[in-house]
Amino acid sequence: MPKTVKKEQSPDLSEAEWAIMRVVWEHEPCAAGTVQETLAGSRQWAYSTVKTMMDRMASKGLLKITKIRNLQLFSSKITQTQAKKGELKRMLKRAFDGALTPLLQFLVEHDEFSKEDIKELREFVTKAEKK
Amino acid sequence: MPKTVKKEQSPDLSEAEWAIMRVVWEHEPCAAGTVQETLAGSRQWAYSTVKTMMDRMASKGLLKITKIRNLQLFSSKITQTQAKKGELKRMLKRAFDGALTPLLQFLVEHDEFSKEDIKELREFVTKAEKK
DNA sequence: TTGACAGTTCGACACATGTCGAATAGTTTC
DNA sequence: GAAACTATTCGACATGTGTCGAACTGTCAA
Repeated sequence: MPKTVKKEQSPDLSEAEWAIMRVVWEHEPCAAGTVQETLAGSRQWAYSTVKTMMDRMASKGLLKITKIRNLQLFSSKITQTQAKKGELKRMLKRAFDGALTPLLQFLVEHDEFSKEDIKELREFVTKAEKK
Repeated sequence: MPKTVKKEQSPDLSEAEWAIMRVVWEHEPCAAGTVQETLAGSRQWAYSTVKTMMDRMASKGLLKITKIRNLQLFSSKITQTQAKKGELKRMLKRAFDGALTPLLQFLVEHDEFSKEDIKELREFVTKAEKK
């Protein structure tokens, strides 16, 4: 079986990969140096650290490289939505039986919603029930 | 600083650790052999694999060991609620700016709620607004 | 052409996690 | 007490991730 055919639908990003993806989504297409500089405030990563990770991410199919003369530009191969869904699913699977409902129960039970959340939810619920 | 004083409040469990914790929560106090047997259906783990992981989890403060004669019984040192909160927080931090609200927006926007979820939410919202 | 840079490559190390087998120690039973 | 069993210990290896530095390559200005 070809090993490239994987579940690109819900990839699992590590913490560092998330940090990089966030920058790429915002600046793509962009060079490794740009990412390194952008992150300089929050992470003390050497250029080669960032570059190595980005190369690995490219071979994993998270990023794609376009070469212009001798400059490499990276862009994302997965969307933010895909990544978010992946993260959500991973968590649901681990901690909530893989389903959204138990998470909601948990949130309700543990009083995690803010006033604004409740307001928003009411609007949503009202709208949703009209159909 | 004492190294035992850590954020025991929201620990980060790996996939395998979750699998083990689930069994422990259900059977505690229990021996490594019990865990291995219970998981035999889903994971082909040798006894020593399970034992090694559980020992490591004990030194990390996820489990605690009670020795009865030469038998070790493991029990949990963190609650399911703590673990779930940890998982939730980790995901929010990575993918939703650390806050619940963006997650809710995402869920609404991507139509992830089921009929039952909506019903339940309406009940909750109604109740919550009464105060 | 020769530095001075900017960018790339690649090998390396450390640590966490997943994975076990072999050696050891303790208990039970003849 | 010795054989048969169970459980424990411990060292080991593989893989993935985080982390670079050093060497190399190409570009551009004096």
